[in-house]
Amino acid sequence: MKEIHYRSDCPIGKALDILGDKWSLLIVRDIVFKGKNTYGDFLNAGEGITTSVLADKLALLECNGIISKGIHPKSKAKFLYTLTPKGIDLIPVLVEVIEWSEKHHDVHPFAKPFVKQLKKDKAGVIKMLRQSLK
Amino acid sequence: MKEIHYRSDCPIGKALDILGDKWSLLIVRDIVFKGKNTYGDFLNAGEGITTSVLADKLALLECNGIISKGIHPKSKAKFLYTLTPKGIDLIPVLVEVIEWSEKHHDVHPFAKPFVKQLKKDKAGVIKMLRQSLK
DNA sequence: CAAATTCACTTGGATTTTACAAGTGAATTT
DNA sequence: AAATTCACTTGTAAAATCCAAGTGAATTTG
Repeated sequence: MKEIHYRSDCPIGKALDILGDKWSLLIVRDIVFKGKNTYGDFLNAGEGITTSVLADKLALLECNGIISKGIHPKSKAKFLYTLTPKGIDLIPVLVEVIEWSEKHHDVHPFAKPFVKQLKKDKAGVIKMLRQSLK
Repeated sequence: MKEIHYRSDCPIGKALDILGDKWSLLIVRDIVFKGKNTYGDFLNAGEGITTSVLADKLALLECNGIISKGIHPKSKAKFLYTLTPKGIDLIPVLVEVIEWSEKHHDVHPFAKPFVKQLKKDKAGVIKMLRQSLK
């Protein structure tokens, strides 16, 4: 198991100790927004995470209580990665990141209607996303 | 100048291309919550960023339009780092990170009343923080 | 039902990022 | 005028990430 050494008591600092890298939040995104949940899913999710980094990040996310690794209903060769309640609670963070990024960068067109819906009913969107993970 | 190569059109991916590391958001936090705004301020902000990494991150944040480097009103030896509108717009992200982290970790006591206030009037808190940066 | 393929990883090594320690020159203070 | 502060730079060691190639168990294929 990996040891986690928190740099400080700061809530933002602790969050970054866990999630402060280029990949961890993308794995969470893949689960929330793309319905991915196996190793192979994440590996082929688009941005090209390498297999060694993926294995490392999955272990870290599990170790920090963001995801949990369970049996796959259809195959013994696979594992099913799902968000824990702590991981599900990251949805509002992701949502704010999306709003920020869409406002300040050129992003994929799919994001536009999503952001529009967010502006209309953010709480509703978050509730729906939560539901979709049950 | 540093080249930014975005991995994808994904808003979350683009945000992580800029902010996906252990330090960048802490610098933003120092400006928003601790009123820091010089190189020396950031260097002694508590978590112990090294001087080479700090120089690198400041350049990157400036290059990505999050902060701007201006003259210091009291000394020619110093520079004043302030948030751009794009950087100020990160406040809601920081706020969600704080709420998440406070819920799921042991954090510094100062965070508790802040989170309480957030639950009561999040929009008001964000507006106040924005004001404080004018 | 044996062989090929899929699947979730590991392993080894190159490259990039971060950490640590010491310097540098301009501006300020003593 | 000398010492100190300030915002960095430079050099190197350690760590994280990238890249390519395996490995063994589970599944699919012929």
